[in-house]
Amino acid sequence: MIGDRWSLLILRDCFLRVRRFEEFQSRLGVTRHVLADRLKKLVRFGVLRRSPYQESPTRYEYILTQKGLDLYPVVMAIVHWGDTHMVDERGRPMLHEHKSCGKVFDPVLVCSECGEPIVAKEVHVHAGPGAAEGMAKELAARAK
Amino acid sequence: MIGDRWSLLILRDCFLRVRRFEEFQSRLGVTRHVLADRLKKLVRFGVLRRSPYQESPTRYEYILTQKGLDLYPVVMAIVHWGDTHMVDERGRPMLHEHKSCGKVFDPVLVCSECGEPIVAKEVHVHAGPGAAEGMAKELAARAK
DNA sequence: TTTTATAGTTCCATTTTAGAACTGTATGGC
DNA sequence: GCCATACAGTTCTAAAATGGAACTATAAAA
Repeated sequence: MIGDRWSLLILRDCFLRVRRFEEFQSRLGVTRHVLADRLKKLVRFGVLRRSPYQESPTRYEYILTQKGLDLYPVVMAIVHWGDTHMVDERGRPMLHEHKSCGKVFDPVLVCSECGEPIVAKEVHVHAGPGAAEGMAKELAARAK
Repeated sequence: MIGDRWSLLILRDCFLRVRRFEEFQSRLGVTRHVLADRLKKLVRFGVLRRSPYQESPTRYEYILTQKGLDLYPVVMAIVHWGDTHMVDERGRPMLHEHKSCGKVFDPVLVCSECGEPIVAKEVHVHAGPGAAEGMAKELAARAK
């Protein structure tokens, strides 16, 4: 769903309160053709909804659904990784303020059970109830 | 860097301890051509390093660098979103156990300052020191 | 009457990806 | 010695996705 050049950038802009076709297009520089297609796809996946904001002519804007809002950790994790590893000497392009505590913050991924930050080496993966036998087979089936 | 169909899937497999060309290829079903290219790119970005594991013929495996390990929150956030919104009736394909506390957990994104879970509506964004004037301009410059 | 705003669609050239076969070094079986 | 297998790629062509630019449609404003 996000495996293409633009979907994640579109979603990032959604979280920055961008809602309209022209604004996505001019901010990102994506071609109109591809943008129209990606917005359609994101609506089809239930991540955005297309909502009319005026009549005659009816025009629509794109708004995150709850399913879309739940992608916030994904976008924030990418942004924070970029802030850590990809900024130039000028520093971060944006700062995030947590309204509820009033401070500029970094996002931290923690364990739901013990509250400690999660690092890859401290995690062990095992099969769950929906385990697939083989991933390649699975992907092939899904593509149909 | 991750704006294509395979990079994130390759990285997910890296976190599942996959290291070798053949194993990436057979697990993901990506074409060998594209896989070779993506691995090269990830090495160039400093996310993976190419490390010899035998002589004559010398063969290499791909291992996450620290910069790559730092992408764990990104991958985990996507996996967790999938677990929440995309699983079928069988349930989750995988469970994650936190070695340090011994429990099966979910990843939660919290505020570094107050420790509370972060939701999009509670975050206010403002310009940081490296703020760009216009995003489209910025992307165009970066592409050169 | 012409211009502007907005949200698209259409067309063609370029780039990327898929699919399959091929290359090169070495090991192990017979 | 000869053939099959393992591994990590490279090469080739066809199909699909993307880029770039122009065009459509509705209506308000100048």
